[in-house]
Amino acid sequence: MARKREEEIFADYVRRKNLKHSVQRDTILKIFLKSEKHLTVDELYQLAKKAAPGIGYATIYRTSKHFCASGLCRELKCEDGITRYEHLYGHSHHDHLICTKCGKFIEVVDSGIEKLQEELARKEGFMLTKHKLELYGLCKSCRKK
Amino acid sequence: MARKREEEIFADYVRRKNLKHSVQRDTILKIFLKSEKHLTVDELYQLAKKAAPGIGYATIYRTSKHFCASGLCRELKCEDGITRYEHLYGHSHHDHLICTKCGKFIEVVDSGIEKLQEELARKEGFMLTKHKLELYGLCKSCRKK
DNA sequence: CTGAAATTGATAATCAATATCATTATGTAA
DNA sequence: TTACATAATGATATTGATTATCAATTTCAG
Repeated sequence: MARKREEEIFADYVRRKNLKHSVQRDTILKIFLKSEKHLTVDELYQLAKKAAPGIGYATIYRTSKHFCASGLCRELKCEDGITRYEHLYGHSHHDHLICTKCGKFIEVVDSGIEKLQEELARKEGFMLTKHKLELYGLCKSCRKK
Repeated sequence: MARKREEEIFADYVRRKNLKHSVQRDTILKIFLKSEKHLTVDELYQLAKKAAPGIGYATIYRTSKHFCASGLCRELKCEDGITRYEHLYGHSHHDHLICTKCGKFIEVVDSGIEKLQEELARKEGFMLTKHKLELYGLCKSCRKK
């Protein structure tokens, strides 16, 4: 299954970089893989602390950076200024619908939008490397309340 | 001309909020209006210091907040984590093409993209309040170098 | 088993942004 | 014009997120 594959990706990265294996990293990786949410550093920390009480905040930061470097995840900096990590493996490019009330993230794709973006860039002579599209609003359940 | 209009908008705001007039604010406003760039707080500060040597960093922050509250400008939080302020008066909604090399900001609009965003949101039951689209890449002159 | 090197956790440092506070500037009412 | 209530300023402290430092611990190849 996918989780296995992701563990391999990270193991490869550790090997490639001549890093060493560690219990804490395993713990954090398991937690990260189990959650399909866009976790904040603090959420990761709170979860990790349950599994490994002595774990330090700095380890979460360091490990998240490694996850990103290995291609497993990506930092997401949103309007609220809080960094979140989102899964990359098995997730093709997508944008986000973000509920400003409950904080829910929905991943969306629209090939039409992608195409128009490319055109826009071409018109200005830009060579696009990446883009960021965030749609803020109220989600289905929050707008009813 | 437009600058005059913007000064009026801010004066109205000051009156409405029962604030007081101040020399420093005038200075910062003039600098902000003169520049069509997306200034960072630090850039604003450096420019203001030339015109009013004793000016404090905190005053720049406070004043920028007032500009935003008055509707003159808007905070822009980008990937690099640095906040920039952009003009709002006379600038209808737009997105940004951002050069990752020289830092240039180009304002763009595409009604097609806007429409597709609305559709996307509707499909998910979202009520959109705002969105953010940033296209990162190399601008025409930077890609030649 | 041993030692070189990576990892950890605690803590200090950094950086942007905000809050505090004594002093100064502003504007209105007398 | 003066007096006074209050807003604004500048210096500085504080916060909150993130990164750097460092001694102690863990990992792993030989």
